[in-house]
Amino acid sequence: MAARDYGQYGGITQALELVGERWALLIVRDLLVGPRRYGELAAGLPRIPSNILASRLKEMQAAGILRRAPHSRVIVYELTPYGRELEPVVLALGAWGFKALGDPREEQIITPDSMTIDLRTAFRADVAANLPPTAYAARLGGAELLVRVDGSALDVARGNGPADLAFAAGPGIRRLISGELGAERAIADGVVEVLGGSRDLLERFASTFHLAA
Amino acid sequence: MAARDYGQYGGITQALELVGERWALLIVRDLLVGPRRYGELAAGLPRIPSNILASRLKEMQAAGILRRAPHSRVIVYELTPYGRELEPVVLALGAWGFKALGDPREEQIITPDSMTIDLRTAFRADVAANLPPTAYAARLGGAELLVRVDGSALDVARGNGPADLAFAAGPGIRRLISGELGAERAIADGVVEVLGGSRDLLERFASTFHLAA
DNA sequence: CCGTATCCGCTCAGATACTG
DNA sequence: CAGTATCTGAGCGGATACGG
Repeated sequence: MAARDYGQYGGITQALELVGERWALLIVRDLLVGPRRYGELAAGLPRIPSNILASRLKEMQAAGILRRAPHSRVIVYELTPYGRELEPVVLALGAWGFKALGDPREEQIITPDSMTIDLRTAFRADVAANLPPTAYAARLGGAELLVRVDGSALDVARGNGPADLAFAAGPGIRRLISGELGAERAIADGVVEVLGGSRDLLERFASTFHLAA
Repeated sequence: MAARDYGQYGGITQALELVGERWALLIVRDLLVGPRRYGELAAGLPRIPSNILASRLKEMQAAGILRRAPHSRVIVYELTPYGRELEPVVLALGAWGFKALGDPREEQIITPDSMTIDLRTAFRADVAANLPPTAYAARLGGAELLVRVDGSALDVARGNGPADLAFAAGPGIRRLISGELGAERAIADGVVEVLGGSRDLLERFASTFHLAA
């Protein structure tokens, strides 16, 4: 550790020594969505070697960022309060990275947890506050998400359920969120496919989730 | 690049592919303070190997985060507008890491640039807005900084100058900023040494720069 | 099956020396 | 001063194997 030390005393250096290693913040990202089992983490980080996942979990546990907790007969990993304080970091990073996103490369997948955090990143609480409660059932890449907006509160859950608008989209959803494409145009171009509910609500979705470049 | 790819499509993954490598965010941190020459960057990152510094600069230049710019006969590196948008990320990371700071290890140094960013992190614009303009000359570790607060604006410059309060402190300044130690107590314990001006102003400094655990 | 440990090959980081 | 070149070793990536 001393050999791989940044040799400086300061907030950012300290933070990077705790979560600056490869994969660490991605594990935190997924745990921000909720407690996860080892295998769930591995599934959400498809290219992570199992030994690295095991090491990171141990390191971050030792750093007080996460803990192992028994949850009805199985072990899950969950963030400690201090670990949860990384949320602003992860969201800021996501907002910044989102602007640099191009089209996905062939082998890049979309996981439910990463999409959930991206939606949280793009969520405009101030805009949503003035809108009626709305539920969206979104199929995005490989992820099925039930997105409920109620005032300035956002809840994203995996799976399906009753919704005011159901739609499916590929990674082109990015263009809707960035404002590059309007809702009408997104439907017309086939970027978004409305599966049920009132298609007008896609406009509302786009104004609720927005991250301009 | 494809082999070392995270294999996911999302904002955070993208961000980490651009600035997730070792040392990258520390370079950004220093450039957030101002344009810097190669040698200045190397001096502010004492343990960075020169080849790594050179690689990171090239990578981040290719990613549109920074650029080389001629500045009166010498080349400096400066952030692009997109690179400057990393400021919220760096500040959030600094705020989080600051809370985990313990006492410095023997070989950990304090650089002017890292201290400048840490002060920006701890700056309470809302508190400062209600205070009269104040200039502090602070000697912190190896860094001499002139800190000027005027309303909700903060300016930190290297070097010395006229100030309402001049003081010197070691890394124990952390205890003052975290509220672990009051201003009076910090002076009494020798954590802070007042070199000039009205010692009452240290109280004001502590309320202006505050990051609670 | 879930959670690890253990192999090996390889890339990248770390240290030092060197050049325009 | 501003990098480049080279070597070594640590950590990552990938596969496989092991224990509950």
